[in-house]
Amino acid sequence: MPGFADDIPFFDEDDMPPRPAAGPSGIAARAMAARSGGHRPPDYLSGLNPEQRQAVETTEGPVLVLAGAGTGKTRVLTTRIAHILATGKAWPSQILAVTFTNKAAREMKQRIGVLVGEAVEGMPWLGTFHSIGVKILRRHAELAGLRSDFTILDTDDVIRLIKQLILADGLDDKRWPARQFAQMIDGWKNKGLAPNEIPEGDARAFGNGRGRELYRAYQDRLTTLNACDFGDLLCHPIRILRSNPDILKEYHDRFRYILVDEYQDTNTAQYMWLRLLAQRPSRMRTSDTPAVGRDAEHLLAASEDAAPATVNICCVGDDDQSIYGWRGAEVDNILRFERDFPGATVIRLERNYRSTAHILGAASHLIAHNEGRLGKTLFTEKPNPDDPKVMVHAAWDSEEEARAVGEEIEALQRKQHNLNDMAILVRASFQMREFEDRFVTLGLNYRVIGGPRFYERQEIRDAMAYFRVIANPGDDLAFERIVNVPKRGLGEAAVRQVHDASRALGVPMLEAAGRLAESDELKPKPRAALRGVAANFTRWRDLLDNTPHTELAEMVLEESGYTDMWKNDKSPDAPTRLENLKELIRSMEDYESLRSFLEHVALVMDAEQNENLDAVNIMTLHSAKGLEFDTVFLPGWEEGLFPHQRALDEGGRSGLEEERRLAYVGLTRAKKNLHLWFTSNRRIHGLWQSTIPSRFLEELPEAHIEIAETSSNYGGYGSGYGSQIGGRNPYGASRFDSAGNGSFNNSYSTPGWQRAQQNKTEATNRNWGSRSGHAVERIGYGEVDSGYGAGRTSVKGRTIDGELVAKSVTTTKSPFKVGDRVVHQKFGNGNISAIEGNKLTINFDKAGQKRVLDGFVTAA
DNA sequence: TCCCTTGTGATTTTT
DNA sequence: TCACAAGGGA
Repeated sequence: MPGFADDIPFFDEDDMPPRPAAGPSGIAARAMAARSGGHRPPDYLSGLNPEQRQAVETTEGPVLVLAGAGTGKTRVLTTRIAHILATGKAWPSQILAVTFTNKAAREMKQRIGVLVGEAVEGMPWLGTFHSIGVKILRRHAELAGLRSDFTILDTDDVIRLIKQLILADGLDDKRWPARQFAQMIDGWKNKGLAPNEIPEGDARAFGNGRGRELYRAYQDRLTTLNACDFGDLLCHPIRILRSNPDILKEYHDRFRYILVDEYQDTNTAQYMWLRLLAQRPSRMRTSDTPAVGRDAEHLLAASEDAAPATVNICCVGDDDQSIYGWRGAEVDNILRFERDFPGATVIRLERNYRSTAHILGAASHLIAHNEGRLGKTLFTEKPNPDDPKVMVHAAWDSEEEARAVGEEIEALQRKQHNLNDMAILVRASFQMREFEDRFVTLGLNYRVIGGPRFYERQEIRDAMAYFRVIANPGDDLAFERIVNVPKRGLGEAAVRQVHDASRALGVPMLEAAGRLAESDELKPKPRAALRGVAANFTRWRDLLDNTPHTELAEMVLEESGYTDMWKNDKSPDAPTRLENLKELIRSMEDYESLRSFLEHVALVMDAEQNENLDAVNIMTLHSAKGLEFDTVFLPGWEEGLFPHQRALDEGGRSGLEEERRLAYVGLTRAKKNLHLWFTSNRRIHGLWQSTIPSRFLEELPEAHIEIAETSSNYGGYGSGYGSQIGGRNPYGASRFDSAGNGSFNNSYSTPGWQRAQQNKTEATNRNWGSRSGHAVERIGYGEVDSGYGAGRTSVKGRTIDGELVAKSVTTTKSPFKVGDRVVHQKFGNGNISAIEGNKLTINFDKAGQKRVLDGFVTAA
């Protein structure tokens, strides 16, 4: 089989002396000219502020760039790379640039491309930790007991595999859930721990003390399957580099410059990986470094007494934006950079180009409550006295919160603001629902970012499993997944027999299936089915090398009966699934072969997003990191939700600090307008609970915030908030309870409140039917769903003098009649119980009674 | 093999 | 409260 390793140029160009890598833009040439000829700095440096420029030009030695939110972090990274290339310090292939997400890698690549042109194509080592890990591992797979064509398992495969092991061990898989153990393994791998290195306590905590054995069995099984999980993509390379000094040296020679993005998010394994590559070999005692693991202290010890040679490593990050501690990130890595790399240059970027002075003031003041930070103060050079302050709003409950935010959004929309420039950032995804419901009612376009992703959908995984078996007949997990999908009458018993035969014969399940089908061990029916499956795969495999892979893929889905399965499926989402399968085939066109496509999917789980639609963005605070919006709404600032109770219970003080950093991330996403919300009541797990405002609200500086006049019918602050504060706030009195400073208590009579009431009435009148369709987009699903139901067109409301002209509500005759059975994409099937113009009241079988516009439903 | 009942647990999520 | 998974019964 043609190995992947062959595709990776490693010592390309090495015989030639480095020369400036000039792209078509000729930037390098101009840079050189500028250098020799005179005093003018090259173009790409102009427009950088002094600190940014220092970060770009300090190419030698270890550099830590502490880049606060909105200070031009990505710009520094990309310009730095352009600078290294333009000055001829290194070949594109000699720069290692790592990011966490594919999105970040893509963006970086694109922005470097703008600066240096095609030279960016020569940067094979620009990518995520995992994609670079794969690249290294494919080259040296045999040193990890794998072949270079190993498969990368996704979480789903891993859980199924672990479940088999747990059952094989005679354990109860309900008492010891596979999912939980998968997370434990992931945690250990994040720390770079092999089975023999995990703490005794951890080992005993699972499966009646069988944790270590199970972990070991899991690793053995992966080796047998010639497979890896995500953690292995880091751990195997670490082990290989550790135990093979000659290989490590190759990489040392290769990587002249190392750049790391979001350094505060690195976990221990990533840290070890970086340290290995960054440490020069001169005095590193590879031989007595222990096998991967225990913890990073071993590496530190090795490096501290060895006085590491100068390394051109540049880490960029912001300790205040470290929000992934719960999945293994170690803020400590960034906090101790100077200790790790003595003589490091530390550059602070504090000049913020994003937000107003009020927003920055609020964010800085909040984050200052954290201890153990490196300390940065963001500032802006252009404070504008007219900028609005950060608004703090109260609502009675989440429904009112959603309604009020919706009104604010519509008000902004009337002022010609784009929905794309607005975002609602929530702490937990259950909060999204209320907003979605409200926006569906309003007919307001929105998109949800995050959530289940395209490649994680059932139909996509099934299809991929077929492709995987074709590319790699030894992929038993994939084979098991689809052997009876669509249903072929191969039940549990038959699959077990195949499994046993596979073990007994020492061959993959597919081959075992083929042989079983020729024997008399099975009943005629399953035997015929198995024979069919085996014959199909043999045939498809023969076509692999001389059929275009998209054609083959289509053929496979047809001939296996998979597409028919969905065509015959009557559930409402079956058409979407077929659509997704088509999309899958389409996306395969961008790849050369089935194998390169599979590799891509294993590493890049997200799909491209569609930004053409003007829609409000809804996402979690976590997924908002790195983004910015003109207007940001932060709902749910209540104790227990934000900071989240579980973070407090499990993380104690550091948990609280991480929550505070999350709040800081949220605040600093806003460029111009920032609205914080809290409610007095919230339903949690179905129970109404009265809540108290988040302590974070009290940590905001008064100078930069304004308490919004309530627009509530229910008396938000007055009855709910104010009254609770008196006795029950365990965190001490809030400055919000005194009646003095912009208090909530007398806001009912203010002009603002009256105005708000006025607006509210207007808004309510306008809501129904102002737009006849609206679009909902789920990014990551790879699909754009314009409107629930029939109308695939989105009719925008027309605006005259800032007022939306409602499309007539009552004069439109609905095509439905009472009693009709209809389908709604979100709510499912239901019967119409009342019709008023084009508004339908429908009793949904599952979702209960809802009022929806007729455009959103189709006859069942 | 499918459908309905029952039980459980319910932050954040990339690769 | 609600969503999803798993087990039992037809």
